[in-house]
Amino acid sequence: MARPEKRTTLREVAEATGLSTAAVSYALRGKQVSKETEERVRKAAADLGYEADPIARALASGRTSMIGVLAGDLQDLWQQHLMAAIGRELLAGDRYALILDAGGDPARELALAKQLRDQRVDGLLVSPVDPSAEGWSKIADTVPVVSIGDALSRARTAGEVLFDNRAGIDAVLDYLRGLGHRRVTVLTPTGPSTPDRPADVYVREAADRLGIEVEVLPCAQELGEATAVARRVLAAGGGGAAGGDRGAVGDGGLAGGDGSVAGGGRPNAVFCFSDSIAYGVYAAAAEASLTIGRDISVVGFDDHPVSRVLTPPLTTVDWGLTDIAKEAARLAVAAIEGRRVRRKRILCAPRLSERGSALRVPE
Amino acid sequence: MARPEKRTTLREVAEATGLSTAAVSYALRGKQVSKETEERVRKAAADLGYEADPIARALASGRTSMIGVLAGDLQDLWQQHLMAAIGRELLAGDRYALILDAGGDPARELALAKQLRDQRVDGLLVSPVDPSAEGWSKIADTVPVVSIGDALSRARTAGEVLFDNRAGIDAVLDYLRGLGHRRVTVLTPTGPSTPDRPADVYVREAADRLGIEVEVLPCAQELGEATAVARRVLAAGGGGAAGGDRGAVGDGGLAGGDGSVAGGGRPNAVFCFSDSIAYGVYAAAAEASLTIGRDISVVGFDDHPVSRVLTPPLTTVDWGLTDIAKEAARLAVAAIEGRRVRRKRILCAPRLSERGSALRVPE
DNA sequence: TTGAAAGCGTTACCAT
DNA sequence: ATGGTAACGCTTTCAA
Repeated sequence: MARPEKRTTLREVAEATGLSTAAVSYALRGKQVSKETEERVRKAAADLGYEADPIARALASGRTSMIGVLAGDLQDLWQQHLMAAIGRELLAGDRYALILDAGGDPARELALAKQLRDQRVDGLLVSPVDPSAEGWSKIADTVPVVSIGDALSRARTAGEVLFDNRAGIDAVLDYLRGLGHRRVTVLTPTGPSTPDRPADVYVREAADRLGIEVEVLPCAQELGEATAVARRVLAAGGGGAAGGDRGAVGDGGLAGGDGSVAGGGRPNAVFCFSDSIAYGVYAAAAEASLTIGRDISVVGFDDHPVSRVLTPPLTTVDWGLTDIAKEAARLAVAAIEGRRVRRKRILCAPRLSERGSALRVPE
Repeated sequence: MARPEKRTTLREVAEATGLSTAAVSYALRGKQVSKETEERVRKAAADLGYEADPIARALASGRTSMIGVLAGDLQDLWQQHLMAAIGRELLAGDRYALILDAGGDPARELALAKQLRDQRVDGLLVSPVDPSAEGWSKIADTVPVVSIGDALSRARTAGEVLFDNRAGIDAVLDYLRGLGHRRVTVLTPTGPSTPDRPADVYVREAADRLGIEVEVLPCAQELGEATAVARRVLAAGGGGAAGGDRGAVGDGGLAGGDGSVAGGGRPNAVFCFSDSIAYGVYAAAAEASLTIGRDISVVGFDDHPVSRVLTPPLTTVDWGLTDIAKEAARLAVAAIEGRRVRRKRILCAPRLSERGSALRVPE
């Protein structure tokens, strides 16, 4: 193993054909050479098994054919799915996705973005944890950036595939209100270091407007952690929610009732800002012998495929993942190639998939 | 945007310090320089905002600090999860994961592996679709390869994190047999181009030995497609399975009964070679109003986190994903750094997580 | 259309 | 310990 067996180089092809390296370089890229020599060169290259060295090419040209893809938090199953889709999309266009995970940490996110730029990625696709961070500006000035989800408010991006979070949140709160809910617990992936995510801010506004009382609690995406948070929320019972003091762990007790919410009051409604978090609620509910869609209402966000396999299927907000991946890739590639595009800002409309995890509050 | 604003180079730092580029290069890497100048250089570099250009470094040193990670099929949620975990693991060691998806196609898999090698990845982590392919040999001779899952039978790999599929399959078949099942439908992600995957071969052997009749059917990982296949399997009803003729689409009908298997005979048992596929069975069962764990038995493979959130939770085989990611990364890094390791072959033992999706056959 | 040569920014070898 | 200087393999002016 590890016998690097010298690759054939451009020079060797040049010698074999009696041309200069420049001519060969052009020929192989089909530029300013006669059809005739192009053929000849191509054949020689094939015979010698020549393939351009991407690194040398990158150093000389400044381009790598790699696109950095920075996920805010890959613990989120939906983001995993999105990254996979983006990777496929880019690969179809002969580009590589260099996928990195910020793990929900805004500082790390910016650091990784810089590292990607240093790796000379041709472009950067980012699903930001902290879209309003100052640092994006400098990065977006150095490399074409396409943001997915929220807009990078401080940066001049090359494109945006935005989710209409306001409309999505409105739709969900409206829906819950229509079912009779007046108190809703919101579980958001936002960490303590990023208190002002657009969705978090907006959900309070919307709730106020609709006369709904919300309690917004932070929650990790990873199933175990999400379950732990959900456990506390459910244990708090009734229409309210767990204490806002995130340090406190609650009493660890579960809702005592079997088939009815502890306290016997109005059913709890939990609005999760990602389906992954909602799965934690399903897990915690099962532990507490609460039936989702009867004893408690749950609504997700983003619509991961498995959400429809749960019992009951999870009511959630769908943005159309496939199109998102396609559009994001398209925008990035267009920017890289210096092409002008009609719309650099795509706004995805929410589709509320009503599936049975939320119940009507009995009179 | 795209004003590359010249990065500071090594030469500039050299000029600023009055040293040679060589000295600076060494100093920054803490090699053969006096503590004193190292300090001085570091300071100057910091002041100038110098950071080494990874591309230039790669060209000169032959190393990129990137590790190629080739997934057999990223439609599989478990593989998505694994790739995310590996990415985190590598990043923790200051290496990048260049994640690519073969989409279940063996030819594509080899092509991508070659491309990754050409990209000068320092090492290659692969979860192979076709572990017995000839092509691995040449690749493994050029770059350190660590395979995950099945061993690359024709290649000299730098390490292996293998799943004891035989033991896993034995465990499941034993278990199903203990529940009284004598006919089992096996859904495998294997495509027509890779007919002889180790697991597919072995499951027949094991079934013969145990006196179980198996029917092995190919099935895509993507939920929609998996559901379609499962639909046909369930429609076939009884203890048997869908016709072996993969071209035929069946009649598209669903099991007619409500709460009992069509034909009224012994419950069907479906053994899925990935949890993703099992989710398709859940979906199809719901459509047909069949209750999993009562009307039909389902067992998965690989244990994705959401499997325990389903109703009923999916009985499946766990290999310990976190450790797999850790070990694979460790082996790859060790090989790259030329370190010797005690065990280059890790064998993961299966743990059958019995969770209620399989039922005892009534007498 | 083709060739010569100057980079691209490091690393690593060989002197000193 | 430090400096000089070839590589590394390609792209890209600039001339011919």
